[in-house]
Amino acid sequence: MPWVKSFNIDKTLDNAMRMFWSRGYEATSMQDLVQGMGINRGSLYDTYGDKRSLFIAALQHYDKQYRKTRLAELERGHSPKGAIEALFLDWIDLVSTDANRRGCFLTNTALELSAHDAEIGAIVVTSQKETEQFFRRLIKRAQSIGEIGQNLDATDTARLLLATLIGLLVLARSRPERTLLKSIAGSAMGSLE
Amino acid sequence: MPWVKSFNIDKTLDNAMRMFWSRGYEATSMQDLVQGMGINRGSLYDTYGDKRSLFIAALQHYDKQYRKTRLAELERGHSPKGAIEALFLDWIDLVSTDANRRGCFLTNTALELSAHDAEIGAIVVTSQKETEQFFRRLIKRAQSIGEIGQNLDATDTARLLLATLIGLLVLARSRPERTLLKSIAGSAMGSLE
DNA sequence: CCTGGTCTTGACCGATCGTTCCAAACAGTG
DNA sequence: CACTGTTTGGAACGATCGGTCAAGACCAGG
Repeated sequence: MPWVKSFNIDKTLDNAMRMFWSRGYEATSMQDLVQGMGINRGSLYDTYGDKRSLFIAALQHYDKQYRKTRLAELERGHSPKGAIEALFLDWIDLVSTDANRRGCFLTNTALELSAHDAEIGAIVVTSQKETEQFFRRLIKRAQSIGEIGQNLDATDTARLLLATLIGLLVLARSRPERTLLKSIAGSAMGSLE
Repeated sequence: MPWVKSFNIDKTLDNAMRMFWSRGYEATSMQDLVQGMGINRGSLYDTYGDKRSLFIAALQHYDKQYRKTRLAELERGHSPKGAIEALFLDWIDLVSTDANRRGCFLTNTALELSAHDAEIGAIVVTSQKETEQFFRRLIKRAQSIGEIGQNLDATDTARLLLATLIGLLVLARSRPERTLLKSIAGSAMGSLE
């Protein structure tokens, strides 16, 4: 092997992820990607295959790097109820300061593609179910140590939190005002009492 | 005027709305629209202008026909708390039986376009604010007749309901399972106690 | 310094995009 | 039966789409 790839695969994939995240699948052209990723057309197709394959790789990169890693950190570094609150506040910090209002890549994809593309839909559904289980696990743990009341149903409440979080992320794309988002997060936390 | 339009403007606009609703802006081509609306290219451009203008007309048609009309009916025909619950249940009925998983046209548009198109964004934001006010008005009315407790903050709770409804509509596109959606609506109503 | 093979560059492919335009078909008025 | 003005169907526009490919630039081992 007389030569190795001269560009960083993870870095270019990260660039692709940011573009798909910001504009979605259809509105991002291969020409945009070639320029934005900083590599040439040939290398792009050689390394990642066609556009849809690249999108799936970018989505999985996001899922692993942003969602899974973030949830694990929160679960490790906070009390159960504190982790839930920190998740909402972290998201609010991100979306209210993001100039291009990207929101959440997985949520954006849930609306744009998951209804008409089974493989992509499966990735989205899995991430949603895992997040739901994250909430459920923390709610049960919080109940067991008395952080929140025993009377709440963990499954129902986890689903309520999931829907509320997703709604917050959608609203952030059209109304990224801190007061609105804080208000939602605050009353969501209030429903845990 | 020797001749009048031979096609029904409202009917064809309704067809266009259904296509944009189901597939979004970018993924719906003018060729699709020509076929789906049942008129020819020339008439389409003469009557509605370019693609973006047609989309805006379709979106406003939806906003008036589906959202405003529906909210007004609910407010008229139910008790305050009953109207909120009926709104959730009506949506669940619609999305869980819709074979093409269209969700809500305004919510879909909020994610696809509102962050990058100011005019369309304004339509979406207005509809969201009006829906928020719908919730707020009904919460206050419910409190005044004792249907729900006085301790809830009407503004915060209205925003929570808005976010939860939007989250439900997003989830419906990837997981249109009745039990999941009912669970969310149930715990959302539970947070009003 | 030569050679083998990978990476880069940019031209190029057919298809489809949104949009324009025109001639033929047509219904009403004089 | 012309005449008027709209609708219709389809051809055609330049631009861009996703995707391919060949020629040159380049670094390794011999």
